[in-house]
Amino acid sequence: MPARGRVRLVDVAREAGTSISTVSRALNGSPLISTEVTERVRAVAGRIGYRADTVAQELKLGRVRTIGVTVPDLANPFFPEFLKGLSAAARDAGHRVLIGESEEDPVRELRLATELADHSAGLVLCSPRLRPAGLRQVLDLQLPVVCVNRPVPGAGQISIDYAAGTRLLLSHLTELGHRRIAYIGGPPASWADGLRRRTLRKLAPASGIELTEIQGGWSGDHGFASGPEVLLSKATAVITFNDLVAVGLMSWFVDNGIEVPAECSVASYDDIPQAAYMRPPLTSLSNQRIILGRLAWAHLASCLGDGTRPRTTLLTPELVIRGSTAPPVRDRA
Amino acid sequence: MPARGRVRLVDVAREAGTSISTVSRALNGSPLISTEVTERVRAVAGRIGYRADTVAQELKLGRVRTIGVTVPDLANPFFPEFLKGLSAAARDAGHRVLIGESEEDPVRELRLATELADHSAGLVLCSPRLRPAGLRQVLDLQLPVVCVNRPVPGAGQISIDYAAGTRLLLSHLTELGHRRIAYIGGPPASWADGLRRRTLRKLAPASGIELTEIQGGWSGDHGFASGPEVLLSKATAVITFNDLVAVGLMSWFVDNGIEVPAECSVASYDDIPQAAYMRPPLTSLSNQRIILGRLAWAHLASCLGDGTRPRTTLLTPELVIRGSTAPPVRDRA
DNA sequence: TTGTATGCGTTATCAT
DNA sequence: ATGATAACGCATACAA
Repeated sequence: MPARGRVRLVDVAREAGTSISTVSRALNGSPLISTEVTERVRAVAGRIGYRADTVAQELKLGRVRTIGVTVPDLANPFFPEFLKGLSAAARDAGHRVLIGESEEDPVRELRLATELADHSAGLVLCSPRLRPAGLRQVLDLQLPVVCVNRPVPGAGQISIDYAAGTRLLLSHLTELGHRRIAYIGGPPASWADGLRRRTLRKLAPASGIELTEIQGGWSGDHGFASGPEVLLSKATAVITFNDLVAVGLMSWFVDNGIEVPAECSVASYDDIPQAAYMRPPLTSLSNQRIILGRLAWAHLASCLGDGTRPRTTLLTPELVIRGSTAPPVRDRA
Repeated sequence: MPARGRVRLVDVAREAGTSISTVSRALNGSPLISTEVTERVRAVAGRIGYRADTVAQELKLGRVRTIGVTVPDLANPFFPEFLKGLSAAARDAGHRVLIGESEEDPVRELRLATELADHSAGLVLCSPRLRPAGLRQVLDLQLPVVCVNRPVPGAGQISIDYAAGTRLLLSHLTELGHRRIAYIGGPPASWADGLRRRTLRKLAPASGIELTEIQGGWSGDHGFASGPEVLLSKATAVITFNDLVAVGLMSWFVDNGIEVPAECSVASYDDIPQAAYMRPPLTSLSNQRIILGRLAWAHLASCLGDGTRPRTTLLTPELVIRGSTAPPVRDRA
C-alpha cells in the first residue's frame, strides 16, 4: 500500500496552504479546526486523492486494527460459515481479518499463528489442532487469544457444547430403540472429535449400547469409505462426524442396497443447509456457526478493550430430527 | 501487535551490550557483522523474546506483504476453495491475505475493496459483483488488481472459461437428444451467470433447442424452489448454476416423484466433492478452483514484482459425466 | 484556531 | 566491523 508516489499529508497541506497538523486534525474531525478550514482541507484531500497511510497511523497510534484467525481447513463448510460471522462482526467494529489455514497440521498451525500474531491485535484459533505445548506457546504470545471449540487451561474458551449435543444424539437414538451404534469420527487432531468419543464411551454402557468407533475425517470420502466397516459392526444407527461424512456414507448405503432409515439410521453434527435436501433428509445437530463467529469477535473485542480474560461460553446445539432416523427394524437385529 | 511493553531493538541492544544498528543487521543476516556478534545478538533476542515490529518495518521499507481479496459469499463452496489456493500460494511467497465478503452487494463490495486496498500491496477481486463504474474506481486505486471470473476492459483477467464449459454442457445434452432445456441461473450480479445465459441464448437456436431461463441463486434453496417452474417448462434436461442448486432441485424431484435422469436430466457447474456422492451422481463441469487461486496469486505477484499488467488466462473446465444425465424419455416429450 | 516539533520502531546512510 | 543518526508518514503535546 505505501506505494511510492503516494499523496501524503504534506501534499494536501501544500495544496491547501496550511500545515500538516491542520490537515491531520481536519481529516480526523478535530473540533479545534474551524469549519471552513476543515471543509477546504477535505475538499483538497478529496481532489488530489489523499488516503491516509494506515501503516504510519498504526505505528504512530501503537495499535493495529487487524485480527488473525486460523482454521484447519477451508474446504470443511463449518469454517467458512464461522468466518462469515467473525469477519462481519470484526468489520462492523472497524477491524480487518487475516486468515490462515493450517491444513490440519499442528506444526503448520503453530507457525501460522505466530506469523499472524506479528500482524494482528488479537488471534482467534478456531478448532485448533495444536498440541498442548504449541497451544501454550501461542497463548504466551503477547496478544489476546480466543480459542474456539477447544478448552484452554487457565484461559477462556468459546465452543459449541458437543458433549450436550452428543447426549442429544444418543438419547434420540436410544429412545428410538437402537442398541448397536457406530460412530464415524473426525480428523485425528480434532479436539471436538475426542470429546464426542469420550462422551459416547461414557454414556454408552449406561444405556446398554454397544458402541463401534470408526476412524474417519470430515469429507464425503471418509463416509463412503466407512461403509463396509459400518456394515460389519451390525450397527442399526450411525453417528457421523459431520454432514458431509453422512452424505458419503448414505451414498454407499444406496449403492449397496441398504435402506436409510429402515435398515440403518444416520444422524450427524453441524446441520449444513444441504442436510435438509438429502433424501431422506438428515437428522443433524444444528449449531450456530455464524453466531459462534460473532461471539468469537465479541470475546476478542472485550480482551482488546480492557484486557479482561474471556470466560467460557458454550453454545448448545439443537437436534433437528428428520427422516434419516427411525426405530430399528427387528429383522436385521 | 504493537502492544505496549513490547521488546524492541533497543532492548536487545542494551542486553547484548551493543547498538541497535548492530542488532538490526545481525538479525537481518548482514554480512557486515562478525559471526560471533551475530550469534550473541540472536541468542539474546531469542532469550528475551524479541519479535520485529512489522508495522515499523513496513513503514520504513515502504512495502507491505499483505494482499486483500474480496469474495461475494463465503457460504458458496466455490470461494473457500479458491481462497485455499490463493492463500497457500501467497503464504508460500511470504504474504498474508486479508479477506472480505461482500455478501453479493455491489455497494458493499466497493467499500470493502477500497478499505482493503488501504492495507494491501495488491487486490484480488474474485467474481466481483461491482458495477462497471465501481470496478473502474477500484482499478484506479493506486495498486495492482487482479480480477477473477470477470473480464476487465483494458486490464487482464483470470477466469474459468464458462463459455467453453457451457458449450460442453449443451453439446452433451443435445447429443443425448434433449431439445427442451431449462437453465436455473445464479445471483443477479454474477457476471459468470450472465455469460452463461448469453452463451446459451446464442447456441440454443442453432441446435434447435427450446431454452427456458429461470431466476436462481447459488444455494439448495434456489434449486428446490425452482422445481415447479422446471416442471412447467416441460424441459427434459436442466442446467443449474452450481451443484448446490442441483442438490435442491433433485430433492424436489424426489419429493414429487420425478425420476432423474429418466424423466429429467440434471447437469451443473463446479463439480464439488459432493457431486460424486449424490444419487444419481451429478454430471458437472469440473473447474480447478484451487489452481485458479494459485494462478490469481501468480498474476498478482508478477504485477507486484515488475509492475507488468497481467494478461488474460482462461482455465477450461472439464465435463464429468455421471448418472444424472441420460437420453430423454419419449413419453414426457 | 493554527503551526512547530517530537517520536512511534525500524532500516540504511554516513561516519568511525 | 560497529555506532550515531536520519527518515519513513502520521498524530499530538506544546507553543503561539
